Amino acid sequence: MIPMVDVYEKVIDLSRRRGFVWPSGEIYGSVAGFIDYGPLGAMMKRRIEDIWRDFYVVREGYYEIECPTIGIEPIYIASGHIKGFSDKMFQCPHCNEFFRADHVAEEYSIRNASSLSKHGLMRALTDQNCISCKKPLGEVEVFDFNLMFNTSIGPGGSRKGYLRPETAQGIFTDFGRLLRFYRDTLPFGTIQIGRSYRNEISPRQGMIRLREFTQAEAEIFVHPDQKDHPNFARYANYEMPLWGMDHQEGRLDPVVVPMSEAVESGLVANEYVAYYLALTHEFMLKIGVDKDKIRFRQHLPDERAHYAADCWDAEYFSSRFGWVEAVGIADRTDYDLEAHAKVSGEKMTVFIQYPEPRLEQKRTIVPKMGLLGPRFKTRAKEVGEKIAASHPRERGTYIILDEEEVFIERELFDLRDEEVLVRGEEVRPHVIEPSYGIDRLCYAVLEHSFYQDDVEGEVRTVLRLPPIVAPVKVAVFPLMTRDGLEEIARGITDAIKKEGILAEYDDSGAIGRRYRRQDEIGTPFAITVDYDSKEDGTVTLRERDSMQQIRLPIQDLPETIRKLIKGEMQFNKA
RNA sequence: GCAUCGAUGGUCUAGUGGUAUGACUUUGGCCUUCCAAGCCAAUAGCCCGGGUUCAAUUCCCGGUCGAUGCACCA
Repeated sequence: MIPMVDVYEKVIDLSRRRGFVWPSGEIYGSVAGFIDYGPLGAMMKRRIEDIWRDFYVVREGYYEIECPTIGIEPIYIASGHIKGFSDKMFQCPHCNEFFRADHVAEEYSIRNASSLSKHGLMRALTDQNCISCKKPLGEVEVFDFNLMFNTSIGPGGSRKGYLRPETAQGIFTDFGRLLRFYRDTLPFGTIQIGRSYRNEISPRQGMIRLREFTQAEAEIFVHPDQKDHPNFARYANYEMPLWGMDHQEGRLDPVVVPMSEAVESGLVANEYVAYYLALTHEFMLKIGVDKDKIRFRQHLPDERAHYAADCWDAEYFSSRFGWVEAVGIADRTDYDLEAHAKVSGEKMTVFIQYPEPRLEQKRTIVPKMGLLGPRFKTRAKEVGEKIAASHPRERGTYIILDEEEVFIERELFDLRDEEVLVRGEEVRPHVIEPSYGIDRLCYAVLEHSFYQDDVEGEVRTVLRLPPIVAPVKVAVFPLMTRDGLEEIARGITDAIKKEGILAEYDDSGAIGRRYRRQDEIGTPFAITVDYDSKEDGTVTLRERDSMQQIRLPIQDLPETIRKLIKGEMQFNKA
């Protein structure tokens, strides 16, 4: 093994050279935060997404939907992105530097700076000096900088639109239709893979922080009182490193415990969260993230959203960036559905039938509008509604009118007590949300598969991609470009392609060079046609990682390679 | 966004006020019976804009991108 100076540099260099990833729009000078996936990168990303679909759509049964990347304003008012996703900023008139207004105000010990209005912050800053150039600020303009890209819809531009900052909102706004699709039962889940956009102030970590990125999100709607996953047994004994908040605060290492124990001890809030933690771990291993460089870190109370019952990040270790968050798994409770219910006026609930209808006492308050009208005039309707929602006592009830408590005599309303048969209740589901940053995972896979071996004094660069992730599955070489070896090799290439497996024919340069070329792009297998092939119809099959070769008949190739890629067969047993 | 440093073929690099060195890669040819061999040839470059100058890849200013620190973000 050759010591790695800076793996990041080498991985990025290889990515550019061999067509995995490069900066977007280079001929006009690139802008930070945007990348292009080249021919091999796009294919590798697609494979990773397909494996993800295998886990969530095929195995879990959560169907995929596709929503627009542009959303209208009310969506993001409800989601909180209009408010919570923006920072109040200002620019120093002298040094032109931008600052967060509330942070600077805090520097000057102004209380509650983060809750001050734009105007309030402006006034607070007027008498202060710039924290950078030290000159007096004067009346600076405090403006909102929102991390969402905005646009306008239609020729008049009358409707404001935003590029979505996450794919999740599309699933939430479709809740009603999805619920009917799943025939009004809980639990159900829906997934979406797509682009999201955040106008980061200064993205500077290559593929790690992008302004346009691909998310794969699942929104799983569960009954608030039933957070036991029906298939939890699958992962009950699954073990992986969990770094709970107590351990983080006590500066202790992550613990490795079975998921069942993690739930029982309260480390993980419930089976649903635990299930997707384990599933995520399994998924990350499958796509080629290094097992020894994964941990699951629980959000500390101050970084966790106030509504979240529990939240964990799957992190991987990068030699360049340290621990990188790649997946977030949260129990978001009913926060999102409730928020959309409030703004949209839709119910966003599920009617859950009781096993047996229940006979319940029900008290209805009926205001006597005939008496309220003359007394309260135009306010009568409002008063009536408030009476109906109040809690009457024996002599009457109290309501709040114009911030004053008003007593309403018993004569002004009727009470009807009746027995009703209640067949069920409206329940607002809780949402379990695993959210994957596909680009960050792509980088993890590239960095963790990157190896430089020493082969007889020469450096051999090899991407040890799992065969299912590798863009090209098999390379076919004629040993010599003569005596009909090419024809045999081309025939083999075609036969393998017919199986739907991507094979690449290459007869350029010395055989060793061709092996190296394929090693560098992670092609797991290589077939070489030599002179014996002409005699007995066999070829050599070489495995990328071990560089071992075996001989086998040409007609067995497509089937053997298919099994090797799927992991149904080990190379040394082929 | 600010400060410091940097940017030369696909990659790594030499060098310069008068259009650029070498290596690797790639392509074609020769040679070659399994891990970047050899020979011949070809392709290909001074980040962008402005200024100074007869002339700018070189000097100056601004920008973009990258690295580092701050800020921001997770």
